[in-house]
Amino acid sequence: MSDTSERPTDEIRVAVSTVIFSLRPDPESDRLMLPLVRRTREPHRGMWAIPGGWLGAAEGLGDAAARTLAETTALTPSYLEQLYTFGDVDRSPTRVVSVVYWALLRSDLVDAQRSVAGAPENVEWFDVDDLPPLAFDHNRIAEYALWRLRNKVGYSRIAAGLLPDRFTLTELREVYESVLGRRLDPSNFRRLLEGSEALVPTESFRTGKHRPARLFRYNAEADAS
Amino acid sequence: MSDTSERPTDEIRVAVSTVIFSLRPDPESDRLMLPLVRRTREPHRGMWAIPGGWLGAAEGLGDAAARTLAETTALTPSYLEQLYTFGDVDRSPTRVVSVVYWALLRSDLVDAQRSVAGAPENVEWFDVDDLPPLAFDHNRIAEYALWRLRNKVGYSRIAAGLLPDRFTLTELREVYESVLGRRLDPSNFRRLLEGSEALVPTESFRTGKHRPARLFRYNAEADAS
DNA sequence: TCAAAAGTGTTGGGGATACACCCATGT
DNA sequence: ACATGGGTGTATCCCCAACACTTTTGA
Repeated sequence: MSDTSERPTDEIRVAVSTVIFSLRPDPESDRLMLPLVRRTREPHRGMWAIPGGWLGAAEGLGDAAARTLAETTALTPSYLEQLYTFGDVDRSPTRVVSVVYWALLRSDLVDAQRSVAGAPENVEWFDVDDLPPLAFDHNRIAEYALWRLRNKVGYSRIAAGLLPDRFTLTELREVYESVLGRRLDPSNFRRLLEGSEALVPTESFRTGKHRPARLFRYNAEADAS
Repeated sequence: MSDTSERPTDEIRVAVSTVIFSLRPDPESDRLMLPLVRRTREPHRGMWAIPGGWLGAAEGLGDAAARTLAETTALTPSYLEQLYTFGDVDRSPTRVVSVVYWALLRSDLVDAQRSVAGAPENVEWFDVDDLPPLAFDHNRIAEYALWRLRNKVGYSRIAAGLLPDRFTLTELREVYESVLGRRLDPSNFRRLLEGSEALVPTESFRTGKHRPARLFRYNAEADAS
């Protein structure tokens, strides 16, 4: 009976938050990280929290997610998907229903953005496996988002959303290894992804210390998850 | 920054709806059906809609879903899970964010409830493959719920939630066939489910026209989906 | 004894893993 | 030439679909 005005719900406010994943360089292999914002108000002032904001009256849910993402990182995501809606009565002092999205950012864009020094204050990147205590129920939310990412990486090809436009199979494999936290066989990995429609070979090669490696593009169209 | 009072969202209301599935008897095989309610107010007065209502200020999301389910069917579900949150700006004349759940009902309880004549007015069951035009974006929602059910039935054992407490493997297989819309091999089906922890054999047998069939119970604990 | 459903056994194909091996390049 | 990562070939295992077959009951 939605939209029948019997019991309005003025006391309930709707927030949209986004768990943003990206790969950040590391001496060893790249690490999967996410940006958090430090709260400047009560409740939980001073604690780290997942970026988010109030849903605008004339704004779609996905739009709101993209907006908070842009406010946090000044970037647009290569992947954005609704995660879950959290609405426990006691998850905040006042009643807040949080529609949570999760997103992937291309690592090259993040690096570029950081070096331009346009990075907003109060934003810091954390290793997903080493998060501080977060405000509200945000630890639980982050865990769930991570679980979903790892899950989805298993059966779809979205991990390419963490890489630049063109990449070698080894680079992509290392992304999978970072996300999944385990080693993958290079030859089997190759066959798996060459078979899938989601990857398009280009005529370019990455030249390095050794035999040049073919570059691939990600074909979002064919990725029917 | 949830819960920071900068831009309140009083114009936005939160509704909770539930797509309820159950098997209903049919001359041929049982059919997968869902209950709809006829709207008694504008907008879309007179059209069929997915059962739902406003989120109460002191009520969790899942609680609200169970409540609207009970108001519609006077029953408690054997399975209840959040589906998705719909919040397009134009999905309703006023701004409504709908948190949608989906549920399974044991067919025997539905039958019992119906015959007690406690069935609410304005509620009618429809075949999932033959739904009328629904209010708002509810056709889209119902389709998505059906897709999710069919998907989930493929890799988990929840379909048992549509059956009474004890059932034969053939009965369970027929549920899968109704939901998936295709025939399954009896012997392979048996092996598959006997192997899974989710099914517990009992010492009872269903006696009928032919060789008695062992009854099984569903073990929700072991169903780690 | 026959029909029909319950239940068991056997086989073969496809995908995933493990791993041996060749190829191309910079030094 | 050789070290190193790029890339190919192949054997094996396991899951699952297909289907032949046996068992148990009611009529």
